[in-house]
Amino acid sequence: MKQISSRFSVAVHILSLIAVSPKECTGDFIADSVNTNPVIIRKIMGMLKKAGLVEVRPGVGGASLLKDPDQITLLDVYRAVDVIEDGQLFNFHDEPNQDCPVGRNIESALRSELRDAQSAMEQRLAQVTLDQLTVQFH
Amino acid sequence: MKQISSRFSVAVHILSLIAVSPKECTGDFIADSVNTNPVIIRKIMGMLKKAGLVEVRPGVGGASLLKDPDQITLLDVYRAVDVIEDGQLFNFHDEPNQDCPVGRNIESALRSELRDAQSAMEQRLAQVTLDQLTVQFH
DNA sequence: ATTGTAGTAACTACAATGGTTACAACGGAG
DNA sequence: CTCCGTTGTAACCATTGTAGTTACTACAAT
Repeated sequence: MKQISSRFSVAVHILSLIAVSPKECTGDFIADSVNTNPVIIRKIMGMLKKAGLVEVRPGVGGASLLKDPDQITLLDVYRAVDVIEDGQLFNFHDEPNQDCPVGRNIESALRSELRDAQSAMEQRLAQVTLDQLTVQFH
Repeated sequence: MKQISSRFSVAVHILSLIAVSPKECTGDFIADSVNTNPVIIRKIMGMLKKAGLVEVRPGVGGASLLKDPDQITLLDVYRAVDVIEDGQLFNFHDEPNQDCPVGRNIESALRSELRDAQSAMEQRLAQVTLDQLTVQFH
């Protein structure tokens, strides 16, 4: 059983921290809150930066959001840390035997169902914004 | 990026084969259609057997379904090959810092959203039955 | 008894993950 | 201009899940 990488939950954690305490958000400060290594944070911050979600200040340190927290969805974060590429949540055994009626037809039939299932999950993520999470942090 | 194991798609392939050509379904025949090693098939068949989906005849060989194809959903198969355990599609970074307001609260807030997203995907799988797939195999 | 099959154990190769150390590049503050 | 804390990377490493393979035992019908 292999799960979706914790990069995703860490990325949400990072963005939440920046939203809540924008002043003190150096890599080390964030790493302390997430409870991991600062390099992990920097790598994920790099992905968030590349996705246009945050701005990082090299040298002096610190980061800020490039979008309002109510404009950042969990799906945006999920895509930013490319925990899953495009439509590929489900792995499919490759090259089933084309001489067999099942082998020949199962791929397209099953893939389309799996795509729909993945899409249902992602659309659920799209409905949650960062500020819907952060308002819960008292 | 790590995908859900192809055990799942192979399991669906196996069950489809049994539904379509129940006579000739030895491990080697199935392995040829799936295009993999017979041992892989036997392992997955063992999981399907344990889940009460199929019956396997040791010695003589062959297998048959224990439920009607319209009573077997993709979710049943997904659970049978325990590609994901219970509510754990998403991995969560463990032990965020409890001294930080974000670290203290993010886990429960985010986990509940992720559980809902996973559930949306699984409920989509529950809507597809084996015979809805096999009717597409001409 | 022979034969073909299922059931397993043990092993390999590979890839993704999470983490670590080390170091260069950067930008203010003194 | 120099120092210092920070960001940005590269290079590793250990662990884990996956997929496959070989080899062997157990089984059931002929």
